Amino acid sequence: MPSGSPPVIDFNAPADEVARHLVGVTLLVDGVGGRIVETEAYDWDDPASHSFRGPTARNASMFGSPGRAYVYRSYGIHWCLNFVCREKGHGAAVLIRAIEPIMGLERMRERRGLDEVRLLCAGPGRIAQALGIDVSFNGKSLDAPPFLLIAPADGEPEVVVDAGPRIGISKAVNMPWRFGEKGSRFLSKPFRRKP
DNA sequence: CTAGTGATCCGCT
DNA sequence: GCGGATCACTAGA
Repeated sequence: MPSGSPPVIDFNAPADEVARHLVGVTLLVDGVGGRIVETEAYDWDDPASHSFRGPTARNASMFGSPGRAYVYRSYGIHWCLNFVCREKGHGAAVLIRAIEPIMGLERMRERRGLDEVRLLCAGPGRIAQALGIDVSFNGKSLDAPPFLLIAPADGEPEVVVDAGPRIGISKAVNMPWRFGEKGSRFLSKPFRRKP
């Protein structure tokens, strides 16, 4: 292996591939966070993606370099964190939907005003609140502080990933671009049994 | 467990 | 004006 640590994940890949590989990766923001257990892919030719109709002021970072954050306001109330992927010009990203809280539990509890660990990061808006994410993080590189991504440790059992339809959208509702760790109790919503 | 509802802002048509 | 990549809460099965 060359000097330095290998990249945790290659963001220069199709969004659904990145989304699948992110499950099991640890995300920390200023040392607070845990294992990503649920993601959704929004690809460049995807009618449900914010990037579908081309670049605008809001989605500009989706058209920037891969490996950066795209943060947007949802329903006028919440912030949602995405990881930009693929090459410039296309506009694709992965929405981080749920995290298994591991580091900085007390900090997350304070921010969320809630004790129950299961609900600290079970949903994109909840994650942003628990990790202190807001629009000022938009466009920041995921390779540098305050962000830290950590690949699953060698020898750790491989994560079994479920896939299913995405949540809360009205276009391309049947595309199975939601991914999650099978059986995790920290998901924003369970995956249905047998299709 | 699922289903329904109001809150609350801003980007886009 | 409209309608969200949501959440907290309530009611009911």
